[in-house]
Amino acid sequence: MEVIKVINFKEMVSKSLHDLIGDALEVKDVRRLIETPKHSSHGDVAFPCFILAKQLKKSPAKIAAELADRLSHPMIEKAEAAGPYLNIFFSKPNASKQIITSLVADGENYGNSNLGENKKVVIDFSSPNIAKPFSMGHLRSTVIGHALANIAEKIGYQPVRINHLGDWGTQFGKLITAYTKWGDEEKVRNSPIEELLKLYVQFHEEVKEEPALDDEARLWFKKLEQGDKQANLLWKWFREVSIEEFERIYQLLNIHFDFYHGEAFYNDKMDAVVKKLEDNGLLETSDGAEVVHLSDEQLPPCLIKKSDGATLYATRDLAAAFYRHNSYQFEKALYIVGQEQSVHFKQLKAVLKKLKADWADNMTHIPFGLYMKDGKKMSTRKGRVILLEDVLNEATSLAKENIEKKNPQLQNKEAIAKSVGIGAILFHDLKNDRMNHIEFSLNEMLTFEGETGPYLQYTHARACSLLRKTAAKPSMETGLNDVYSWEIVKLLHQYPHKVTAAFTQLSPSVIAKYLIDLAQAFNKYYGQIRILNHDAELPSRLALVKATTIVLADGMKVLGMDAPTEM
RNA sequence: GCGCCUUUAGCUCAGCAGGAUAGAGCAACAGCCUUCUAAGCUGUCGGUCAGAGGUUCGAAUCCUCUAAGGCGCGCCA
Repeated sequence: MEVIKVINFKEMVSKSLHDLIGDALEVKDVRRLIETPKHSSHGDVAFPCFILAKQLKKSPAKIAAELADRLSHPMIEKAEAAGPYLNIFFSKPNASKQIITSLVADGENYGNSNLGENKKVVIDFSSPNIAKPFSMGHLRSTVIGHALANIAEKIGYQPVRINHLGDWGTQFGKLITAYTKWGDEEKVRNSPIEELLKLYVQFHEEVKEEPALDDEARLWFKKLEQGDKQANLLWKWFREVSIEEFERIYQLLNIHFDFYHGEAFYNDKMDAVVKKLEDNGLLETSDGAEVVHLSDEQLPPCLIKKSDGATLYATRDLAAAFYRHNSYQFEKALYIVGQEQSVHFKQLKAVLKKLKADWADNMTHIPFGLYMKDGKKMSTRKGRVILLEDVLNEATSLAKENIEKKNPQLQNKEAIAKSVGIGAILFHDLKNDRMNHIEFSLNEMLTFEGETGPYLQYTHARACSLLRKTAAKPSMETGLNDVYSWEIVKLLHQYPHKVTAAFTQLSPSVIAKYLIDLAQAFNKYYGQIRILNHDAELPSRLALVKATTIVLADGMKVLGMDAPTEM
């Protein structure tokens, strides 16, 4: 793809400044010091001169004043000293013309790059547990992972999207126990996950009275691992009906995976791992279980086999790590899994390192905060779950109501209501820092005003509507010189940088916050300037509008949201 | 008890590898649709950045300690 190189303003300024100050600072140091002032009265970029004071034996204020006098560049309108700061103002017409023209030419490729050099990034995300409902809790991993995959792709990586289904483990022993005792085939057929969840919850209630149930469950899982026919039949059934339900959700969210390699997929790959551990003398018996001690790493021992010989989560994750390394030769492997599992991933990496698998350094656990209910973690066992699908449906019907109220003659109401409703839920999850806990509040998720998904979509739809309403063609011939458009131009210029920052920080919220800033700037412009006014600058204003739609739409797409052109 | 994470306006959060008067949204109040979608815009109100030390020309940002909350801590995943 052809990406036109836009002038990078901070680069440009740092080079020009470097020419003036000579060897006192390297270009990259100048670049690092340049900042974007909080107030636009302090310029578009600013350079604090404190550091130079010692070397040049002059006061920072004097240095700033001298630089202000000497700095000149066609893109710079003026440079003025404000105490120790050198404040630089760009030429709005020139800069806006440059930036917007090349942005519009790039179109949806704006912000793309080849940083990833087509290398593979394995992303393990969503990974719901079979026979359990797809709850709010799974939303985070699902949307963060999906967005990171899109971001990776945008900057030239090849993402490998893996759904590491929780389809193996002792929980199935519990479930089979519960089903054989209290289950009703008819009911499970009618509403599989609902019934299976009931059984699971019942198991955890009854086990309090009758601890022997736990032994029974372990036995069933052991039988499952050894290929017991009845156990496997049930397992297969539970798995199938679960995946059917999950796919309905993924379809709603428009998310796809390259592989549905759940834990069970690694069943035949674990022996090799256990053998490798044995051969390296890492496996020790402790209370009848096989463990790898990690006291050197200040970590608790990693359990490889239970005392009854059955495998554990860690065993399967080790096998998965080897499998992924061999199959994909990944540059990075990202695990989008809740923060409560951070010890597990530390153990996983530590064990791999003990096996001389240096590539374990390329594996990164990407933790995130939890959805909380009344300040506490939500728990499937206690049946305290909120179904994601219910939330998505509520959001969609509220969006539908809004459309009926505000824009009843709209075409495709259903489809747009779905885009808006789901967009609201997605954005609500993605806008805040990954690590923040989120107190579950339907009210907040169903807010469509302020810093929300629908606000972005609405802004985009408004901008699209402007472009539809005029025969004039967008073209940044004249450049723009007002302060409102200038704020938009500066933000648009930042988009490529924000995309890469989102990836380095492994945090889609960088883009989410950026889009809010952009939408706010655009709405201010919209409120202040009559865009469709017929005058010489009309084509330029339209080009700005066009550029805004490109970035808003692309940003939302990256986050996994739809960007309807009307709503 | 130990480890990791969090603590900024009444509420939810921003604050970019320390920099100039700490910013949004929500809520409250006051305005703006006989011309571009009011899911919008404008204005007012609101902050000893949890507390105490330290590093620095300069700290919400870095270090140490304390407090509060969350999540983990061998046969769950």
